[in-house]
Amino acid sequence: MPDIKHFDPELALERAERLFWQHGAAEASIQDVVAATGLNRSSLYATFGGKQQLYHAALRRYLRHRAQPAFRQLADDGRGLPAVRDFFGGLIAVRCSGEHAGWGCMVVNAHLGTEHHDPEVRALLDDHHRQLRDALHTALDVARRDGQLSPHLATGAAAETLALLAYGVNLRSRNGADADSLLQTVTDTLALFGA
Amino acid sequence: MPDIKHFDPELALERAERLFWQHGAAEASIQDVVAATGLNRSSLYATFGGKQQLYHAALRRYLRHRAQPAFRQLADDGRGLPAVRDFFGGLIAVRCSGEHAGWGCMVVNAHLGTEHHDPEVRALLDDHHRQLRDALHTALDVARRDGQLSPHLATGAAAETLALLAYGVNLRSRNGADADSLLQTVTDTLALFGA
DNA sequence: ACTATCTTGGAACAACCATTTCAAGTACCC
DNA sequence: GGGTACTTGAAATGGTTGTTCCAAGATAGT
Repeated sequence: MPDIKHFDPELALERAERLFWQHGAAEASIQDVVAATGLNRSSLYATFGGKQQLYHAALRRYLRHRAQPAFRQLADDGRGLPAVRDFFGGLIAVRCSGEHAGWGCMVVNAHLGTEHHDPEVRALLDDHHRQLRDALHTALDVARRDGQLSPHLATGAAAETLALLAYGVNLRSRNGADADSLLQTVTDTLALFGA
Repeated sequence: MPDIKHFDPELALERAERLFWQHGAAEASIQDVVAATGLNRSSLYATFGGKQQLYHAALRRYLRHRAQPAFRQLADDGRGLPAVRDFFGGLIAVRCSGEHAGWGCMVVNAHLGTEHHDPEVRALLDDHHRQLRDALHTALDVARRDGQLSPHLATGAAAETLALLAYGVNLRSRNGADADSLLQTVTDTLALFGA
């Protein structure tokens, strides 16, 4: 009996995700979301419930569609150190060139601003950190098994270091840091791990 | 002939600095500045010119009073690796405990949000990055001279790595990261540099 | 004491914010 | 085809934003 939606909620969510990714939750107004998605205020509120909940949904979508696939590929790659290097290579490429250049990482961006005060967002950030660190840890354990690592290197500690390094890369890329320089720093760091 | 100011501009600037440091430029309103400084809107605008210019002044004050003294101490410390370790120890202590716990670094915070779009702010962030990296480089060169470093380690590359690591520390500390864990990560990283 | 020149308090401003409301429109089931 | 349950458009709400304006107050030189 009811009318059906005149738009695709998933497509609208993707548009909102990109908007919040690029501009942050605080700077992107509902008016901007309306303009970006093309749908009406009423439809927005009826479908997503409000700005905060829409941001939550967008952040979850980013984690599911952007971050986690990269983590999974890193963890499933069987090559060890080259897998880690390629992970950072892909990260830096996305951050410094192409459609999303200068946008940074939506999760890293969420560490500041209004979104940061929300307990649910903080939990998502902690989740993200754990997943990133664990994927790096897995890849480093593969490298250890294949004898690619210095004997004295602790893979857990090295994974934590690389995770923090990734935050630094994401942060500086937003200020226009040079891609070659960032990748060189990562390469130099990984060279320290080698046998 | 004129009247004189009924307040101390430098004290007011310090209050504004702390407000912007903790909450960011976008989230702290002029009303908040008025409340924090105790002085009137008119006096604020007459003295500092507007919100953007006030934020500029506050950020410059942060660099001059907070960041640069730490950089100078690091560069002037003659102990090499222990100096680097103590630099990070002090950083983590400020970020995770005491009056400014959870505030992060004002410069790192400025990498996100409205302030980031301002060319003058971006230039300050690049300046800050260069100063941090150079101070680390200087300390590492001291370590190299004293034979504390592995022969194959390039001090320039290692300084860049540590700078990015510091950004990661500042970022994660805002989300409540554990001080001991952060310091352990730094210590483990520095251990890789050792001879 | 008078005046010129600044500071100060507080109201007023227009623009924007997220959200709500409601009438009008629309598609499905019976 | 009628009725019902939903969607949609657009206006309106109450609050906050940064900034401006102006009268009232205060100080230093004459």
